Amino acid sequence: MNYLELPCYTKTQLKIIDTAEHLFACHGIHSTTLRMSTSAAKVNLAAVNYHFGNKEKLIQAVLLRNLIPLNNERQQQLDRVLHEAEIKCQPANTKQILHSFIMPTILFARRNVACKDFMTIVATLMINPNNEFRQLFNSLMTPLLNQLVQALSATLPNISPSTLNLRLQFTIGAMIFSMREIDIPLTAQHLDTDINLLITEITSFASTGMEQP
Amino acid sequence: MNYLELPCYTKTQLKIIDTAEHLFACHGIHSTTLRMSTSAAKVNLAAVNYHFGNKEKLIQAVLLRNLIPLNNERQQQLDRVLHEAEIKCQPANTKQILHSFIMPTILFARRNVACKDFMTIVATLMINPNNEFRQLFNSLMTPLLNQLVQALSATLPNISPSTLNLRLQFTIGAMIFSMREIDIPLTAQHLDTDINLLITEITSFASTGMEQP
DNA sequence: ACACGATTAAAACAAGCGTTTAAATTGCGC
DNA sequence: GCGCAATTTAAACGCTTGTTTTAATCGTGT
Repeated sequence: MNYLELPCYTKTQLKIIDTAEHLFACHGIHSTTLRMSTSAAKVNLAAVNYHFGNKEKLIQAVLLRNLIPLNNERQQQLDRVLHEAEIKCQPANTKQILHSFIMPTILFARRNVACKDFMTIVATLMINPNNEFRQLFNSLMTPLLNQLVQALSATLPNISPSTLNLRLQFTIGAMIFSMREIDIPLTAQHLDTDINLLITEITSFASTGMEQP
Repeated sequence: MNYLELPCYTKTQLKIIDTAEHLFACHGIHSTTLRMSTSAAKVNLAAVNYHFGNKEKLIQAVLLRNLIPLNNERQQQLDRVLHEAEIKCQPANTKQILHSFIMPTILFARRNVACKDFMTIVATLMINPNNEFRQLFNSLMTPLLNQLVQALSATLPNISPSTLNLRLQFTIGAMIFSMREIDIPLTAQHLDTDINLLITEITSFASTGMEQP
């Protein structure tokens, strides 16, 4: 249903995307120039415009290549949780629902350097207001987020949807913030926190916060 | 002790700072050009270099003008909470400690448009890795954050400082994320959430998450 | 081996950037 | 009202940006 597909890229295109992704994460999207990307990828400057059209479409390619598989995985996990609950004829519990979103995200962020870089890019895009990729981003995220609120609402009928929505934003903020690859005071030490521990910590933190009266 | 002072700016300098602050929030720091700032402020292009030296020092001026009063207020609130606890000869409770940080932050973010803009800038700076103002930012935040972890550690001795540190990061992430002025799916509605309700929600959300075993 | 579309390469383009310069204007002490 | 420092102005500086152009090279089917 919501499972989207990816275009098939040539070797040169992949070299450019891979390199640009890393530079976007390190220096920010707007501070990364085409000359930086193409020279680091060891391709000609004009290759970006030839293969992608322009810089903006290159950025879109980076976003889509990662976000589509990640969201497919999130969707799959949520579907599984909701399906298992349906079999048992009772709503899924809060922790399971949040886990279906948090777990694939953290696993993705820790998969390899490229994925970690991508999550850094996502974090900056989610925070940055008025960025030109918000529409694309929203179109990919909205369906899943709506399902999450709906599922939480079924599990916690005493809490208003708007409150659940607010607390889901807290949850996403906590998760996003915990994945930064930067040296904010006190942050450095948890960058190599055990991945399963991190997933458990965020899920528990968010669940208890979500369920409070 | 940690209370810092601000320089005294002329009218022209204030016009530039005010305008730049707004544009930084709307379009990002690096996408805001000096020509945008000076023309919007109705001053000459060279005014920035004349009054501030260069663009980077203008950005620093924007940061310091807001961050120093905000952090002074946070410090004052934390001092008050710790002082009251000391009188009662018992550690402050989790909610009080977190409230001392969250409350001034949210109040500041809702004070007026300029403050709201500034919090948007802070959010992008906190998320963005490798930004050139991290050192300045860290030097202003580290003392306060260390005190917060220390206070939480006294209140929750059964939870390791590294775990408390991790959960404090979750808390800051949730708070930062809830202040964005953007149209993330599902976010729009809580931008005009009652301010006291928002403070209560974040504090409760973070406290229950912080105290879990 | 040839031809022809796909790709790469080098160079140039206009536009915009932060910054500097030097002249014009302002404002205030005397 | 004069003189001088502070400020504002307009213009230009050198440099980088994304993009385009034109030519060279590659790769494959015949």
